[in-house]
Amino acid sequence: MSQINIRTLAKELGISPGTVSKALKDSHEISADTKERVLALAKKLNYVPNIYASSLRKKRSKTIAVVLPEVADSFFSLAINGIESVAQKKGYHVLIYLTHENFIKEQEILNDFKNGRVDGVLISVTSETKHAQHINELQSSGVRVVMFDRVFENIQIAKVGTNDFESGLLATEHLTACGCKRIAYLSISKNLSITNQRMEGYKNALEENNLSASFSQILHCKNDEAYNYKALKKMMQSHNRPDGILASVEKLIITVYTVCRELNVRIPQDVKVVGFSNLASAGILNPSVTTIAQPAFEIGEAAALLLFKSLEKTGFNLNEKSINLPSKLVVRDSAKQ
Amino acid sequence: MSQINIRTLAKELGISPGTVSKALKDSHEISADTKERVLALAKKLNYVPNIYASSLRKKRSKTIAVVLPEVADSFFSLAINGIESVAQKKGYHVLIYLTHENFIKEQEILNDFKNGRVDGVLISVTSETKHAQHINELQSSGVRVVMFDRVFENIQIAKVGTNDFESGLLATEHLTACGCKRIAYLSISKNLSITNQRMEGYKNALEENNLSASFSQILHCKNDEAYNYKALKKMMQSHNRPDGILASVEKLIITVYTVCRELNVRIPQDVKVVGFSNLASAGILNPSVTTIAQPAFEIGEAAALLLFKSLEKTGFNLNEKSINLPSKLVVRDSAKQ
DNA sequence: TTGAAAGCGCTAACAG
DNA sequence: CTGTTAGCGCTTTCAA
Repeated sequence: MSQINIRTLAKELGISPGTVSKALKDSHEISADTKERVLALAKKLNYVPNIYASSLRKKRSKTIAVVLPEVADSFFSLAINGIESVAQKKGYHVLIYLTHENFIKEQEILNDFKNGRVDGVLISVTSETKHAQHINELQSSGVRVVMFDRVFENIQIAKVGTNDFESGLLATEHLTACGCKRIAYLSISKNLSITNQRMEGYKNALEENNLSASFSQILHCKNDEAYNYKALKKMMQSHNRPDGILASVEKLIITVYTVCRELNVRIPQDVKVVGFSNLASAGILNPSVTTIAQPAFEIGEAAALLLFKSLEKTGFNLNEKSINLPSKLVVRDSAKQ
Repeated sequence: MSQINIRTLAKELGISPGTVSKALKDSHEISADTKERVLALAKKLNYVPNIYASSLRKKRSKTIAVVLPEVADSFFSLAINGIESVAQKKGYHVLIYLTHENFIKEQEILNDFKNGRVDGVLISVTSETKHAQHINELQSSGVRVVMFDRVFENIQIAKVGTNDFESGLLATEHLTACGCKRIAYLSISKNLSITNQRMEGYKNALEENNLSASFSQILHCKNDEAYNYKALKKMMQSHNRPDGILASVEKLIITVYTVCRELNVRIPQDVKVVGFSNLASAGILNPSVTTIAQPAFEIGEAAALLLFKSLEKTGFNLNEKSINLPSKLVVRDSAKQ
């Protein structure tokens, strides 16, 4: 209950607290002998530094925040994994915050970081987020920020993402190669650059293949499963039912499969499906699903590395950095030639 | 960059820092008028308190740690969700740590909490963890601890879990009711009470049904997919191949499905499968998988609520609390009558 | 109802 | 190489 602090160690050893402090950080101005004695006692008494005291003093907390829309999604789970593994190696601590796609909440969360709680932030914005003002404000208060996955384009902030345009293009080309003529794109937000990029890739592929846009459909889904379910069902019952579907985020795949099963629309015979996903179960779905698999772990890892580098190197121009890690198409039964 | 602090506010208003501090926490000894002026200015200047200073002073950080074996698993993702939602409501912050089933790491992580970094800890131990010494030590340094999911029995620590014994029993009875005679149980650790409890339920069900234990098999899996894959494959190729499988954790389901597919062992015709799982995709697997679904979100939520109650009520005897939230059997195609 | 002052534990500048 | 000291920003007695 009564914690060991630097003063305890100092008294016990008959030296000053300042010396102990320096010895503990292996300062060059302390003799090897003293260091040894300090370290030995610290270990013996299991001294654990009070990080609130040192953070207050140093104005550095060795803590970062990860701000995410949700966590029950393979992409984000894997990304957290990547982030945490780097943080653990570098001695950083990771605070986690979920916005549940709520922009107000995102603003409040970031605002709370303005007085030193964290040294840096890794963020994937909500589907409601339309601008970066809150992020810029945070940066001007001295906190480093790296966006990952759901990033903003045309803005000077460090970003780590994947090749969304090419992936959308590739996925759609795959569907056309499988013979699809009426391909639907399921979007998740009109604000998010990632789904828009994927959509642009999709549109490009349609044009390339001279597929009339009038036969294609873009379904704007929401953060509301019941709504998506209904909208999708309606689409699949329409006179001009798509024969190909590209789902821009993981959770929509489950909706697609569920709706198709209920309507007795067969995958892949009646409709072929490709989804952006990192589902571990992708291969054992009924049928197994063709996916665009993102390097989720690596994206988290790269974002964290970038952040730590900027935190540890002076004169590192974080805002100019941008990393792009390619996704890849994994062909399975739901859409194959 | 230059932060607003209590002194800034005090100067601006021509009052003392102490008064500002009290006004900000709505202390009864401050006049309504002063409070109003303080709050107004704080809002105007977007004052954010420095939590390192207040934590140092109060020896309370309003921060908890969640220590988990992994996160790429639906159970833990959902549990985090539950924890985070309660924390956000109560104004607590959540640090996350992954042990990757490594006991040494678990010890190191807990050790770091001994000097005030967190007020409380929610932990689900590694599959290697055999005793609670590190947890007890943490408690004696004044940190509150609640175990969830992977808990210890026979030890005075707050626990939140599910009815593992009954679930194992129920799942196995379901398999026997489906006609299985040679049922295999896939365990994940010999140390974890949860898989052992599930196994006891399994054994009980075998006895009840006079199924000779000699025909049943218990396969001890490891934290090593390649190993599990091989071991399972061997089992499924043996002369006495099981006609029923109970997988004690989520990720093993994927291994089972993969192996069966490769060996052309048909589910459910040749072998029926039940798995403990919260996979969102359970219903659209090939075939859809019968599961024991745990109330993962609720378990996280309950664990967090318990922790916060103990942190906020004095004289709350945390260590005597124990909450049990029932899981339920969801029958799907991989094992049904 | 407000102010003054001490101090949480640590670090860093400076002195010795 | 070691010690002394001031102070990070906040809370909390105690005095006014």
